[in-house]
Amino acid sequence: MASASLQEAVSVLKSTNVRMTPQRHAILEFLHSSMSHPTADDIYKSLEERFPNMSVATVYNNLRVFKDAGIVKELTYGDSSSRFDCVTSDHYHVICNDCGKIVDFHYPGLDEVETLAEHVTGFDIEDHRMEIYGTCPECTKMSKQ
Amino acid sequence: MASASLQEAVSVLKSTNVRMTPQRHAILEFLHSSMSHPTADDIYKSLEERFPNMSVATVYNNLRVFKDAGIVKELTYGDSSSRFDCVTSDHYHVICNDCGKIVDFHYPGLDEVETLAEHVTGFDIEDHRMEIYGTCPECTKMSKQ
DNA sequence: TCTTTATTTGTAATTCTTATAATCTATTCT
DNA sequence: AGAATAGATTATAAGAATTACAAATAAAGA
Ligand SMILES: [Mn+2]
Ligand SMILES: [Mn+2]
Ligand SMILES: [Zn+2]
Ligand SMILES: [Zn+2]
Repeated sequence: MASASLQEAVSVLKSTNVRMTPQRHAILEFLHSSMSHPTADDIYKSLEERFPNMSVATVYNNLRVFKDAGIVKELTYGDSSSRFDCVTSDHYHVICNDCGKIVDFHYPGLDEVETLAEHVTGFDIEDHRMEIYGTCPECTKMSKQ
Repeated sequence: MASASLQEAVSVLKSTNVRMTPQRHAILEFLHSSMSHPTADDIYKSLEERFPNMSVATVYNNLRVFKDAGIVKELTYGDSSSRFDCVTSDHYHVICNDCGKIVDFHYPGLDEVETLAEHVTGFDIEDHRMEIYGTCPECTKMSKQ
């Protein structure tokens, strides 16, 4: 459940000297309740009713704190703003070219790719990233109408 | 050779109604002579002696023209500025976490990943991107000293 | 050469993100 | 509990990358 891993995230933070504030907890909560890999601005907007005075800097600050603590991953896609994922176990993402939707995709790691890259380039390979792009079922349905 | 594909690129542009200007040719030339996947600013700086009055907007404008014509690919890595690749045939990139160097890496397409993603998510998959990260031989040598 | 229209240039605007300093508050110490 | 400490929040300015815009320029064809 999301609430279980939220509790885990809170205790990870408490184990370092990170204080628990209402804003911080709300950001964590939103991340764990959302499956949509939100942007900093998504988070900011979703909390502006509960925290009318919250600064967008607070969102960014906390996302960095979470990243440093290893409880959140940042997904960077270049052209637009970063997205944040509270699922830190290894997985890939399938992204819709039309609406931008991001869906988790589990696949065994591409070890042989890393091994070959190491042999061919002489690099000491540490990891890789992969995203798969296409059109989601909803957008396909739309375009057929 | 680079000059052969440069000629190709020029004729692709001429086949649409894209005019050949000195600035445009110089940007193309630099892209084809460089193996380093330069940023817009790299290109701009490399040409400021030959074209002291060139605007950085011209570099961006032309990179977009090249992209639209299919003779240049944009590589987006999120945190920093885009890089541009005049090798448009399919290949992957190995990137050094220390110095940022980008090296081409040829590998057969990951068709089975795309197929599985299609089955699992219901997306109509079009393509994917992958980058492999590690430490380049030079940086490894440095750190051992 | 003349005309048309794409292109360049200089600058302002935009977007995303970070830096800064003052204020506030969670936690600790007495 | 009350005060001290140090971390957190806020508001705002600054930064970097990129794009928009309009005026000036120049490529290509007639
Ligand atoms: Mn995910
Ligand atoms: Mn390349
Ligand atoms: Zn979609
Ligand atoms: Zn390196």
